[in-house]
Amino acid sequence: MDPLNKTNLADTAVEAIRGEILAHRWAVGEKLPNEARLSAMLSVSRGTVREAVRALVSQGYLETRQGSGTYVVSAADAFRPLTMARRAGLRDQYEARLALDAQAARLAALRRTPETVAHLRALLAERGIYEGGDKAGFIARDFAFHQAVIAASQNAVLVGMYDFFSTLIAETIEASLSEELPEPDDAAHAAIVDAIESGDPQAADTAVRRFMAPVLSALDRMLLP
Amino acid sequence: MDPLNKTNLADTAVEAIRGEILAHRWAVGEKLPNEARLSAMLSVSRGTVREAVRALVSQGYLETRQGSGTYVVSAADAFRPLTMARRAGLRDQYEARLALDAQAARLAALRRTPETVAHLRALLAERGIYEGGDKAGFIARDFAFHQAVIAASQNAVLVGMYDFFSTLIAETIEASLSEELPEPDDAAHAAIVDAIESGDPQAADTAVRRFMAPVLSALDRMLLP
DNA sequence: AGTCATAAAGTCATCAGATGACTTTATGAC
DNA sequence: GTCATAAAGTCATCTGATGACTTTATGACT
Repeated sequence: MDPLNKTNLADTAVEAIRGEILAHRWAVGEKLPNEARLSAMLSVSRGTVREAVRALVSQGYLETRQGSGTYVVSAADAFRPLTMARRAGLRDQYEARLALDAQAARLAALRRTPETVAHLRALLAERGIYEGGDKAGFIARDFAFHQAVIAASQNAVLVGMYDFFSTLIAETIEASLSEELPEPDDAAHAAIVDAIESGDPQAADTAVRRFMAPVLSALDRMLLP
Repeated sequence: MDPLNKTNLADTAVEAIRGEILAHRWAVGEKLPNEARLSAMLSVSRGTVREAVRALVSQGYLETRQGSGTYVVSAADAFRPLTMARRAGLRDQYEARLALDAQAARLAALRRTPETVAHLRALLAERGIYEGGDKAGFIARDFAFHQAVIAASQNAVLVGMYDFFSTLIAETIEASLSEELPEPDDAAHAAIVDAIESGDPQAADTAVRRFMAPVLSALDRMLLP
């Protein structure tokens, strides 16, 4: 569980400044008070103000121009969805990834070529069946296959987001329930390729959902005791 | 266009540290060198190191524990999907949003309550039909409806990402073709609510895809001359 | 030997002051 | 009125110091 946020001054300052921006008391394009003034307003040192400003710059709210000042550039945080995703539960993360996965399979079916299908089959053969031994290697080969399915969608956004969620989910699993979610078998993998080859987006979507269903219900059982 | 990044030390430090993390030279869970050591390694002052660390904390890569040290909490690259999404074409953005939309509708159907359904119907009635006049207001009401559908999925990740893509798509449209994509009518909207109310995830998914299909094919016509 | 309170060391959090680099504005000569 | 130059304002960075918190080592006591 999340321990309550231990206040530290810089974060408090971040929240204070962000609040002003979101409340439109400092409008987009406007210049913030200078560091010394902010430091006085917030009753913290200049160094702390700089840390807070740096965080807000990295989140896309502010921009600093040396010699000129600090300006509001946006009232919408680009990182917010992804930070939310990080903090979210495993279940939510899986559901989001499933959305990307299913859509990618649909597009892959629509945009398939004999070459990509052959490539997928090759990767699947290479992946083989796990019989103990080099687990890391097997996971890597399995991941390569799934990545190839996403790549076959020819959609850059899906590719990028899928990578992000894959990493995130792997980390979450490692951190919490270190073990055993069901691993779909070879047939389930092959079904996806078959559906893509058939060119039927609905079938591809269904194959992916069937593929993931056991994992999701296993998650349900673990999360709802 | 983006002017090239003027180097400033703190950002350079951010990139250096982020690089180590993404290359897994500092693994997840591992402790970073202390501030003094990092400062020496990067040849910058401790204050600058702190600014860099603060930025990476706010991006979800690091976590600092007073008295203990600074730890890597995630190696998932949040930058890549964001920049890819920004640079991607409108078509890719729409496809990604559709994936989220359809999945959210599925979950909304599974997790519906009489209250949420009633709320959706109320929003839809409020939205009304556009007959000229207050366009901004109509768009806002339309957006509120779609957001409510996503919210009904009770999935924080989908909610966050949907917002992100909505904003992104709005910006892209504004920037490139400021012109007219078809706007689905009231019946198409109502079909989504009906499907959610029925509790059938497949039907909800289909309703959303039917809803978006005209937009996507219009895009196709615009993009493939 | 084992346990536990306490001291010591390590580390982040924050502050204060100072200098450099860059931008904006004011000045004044032409 | 224009334009080079000086002055003021502001962020960028460094240095050094103190406090707060965590982890580890110490040593007395049972």
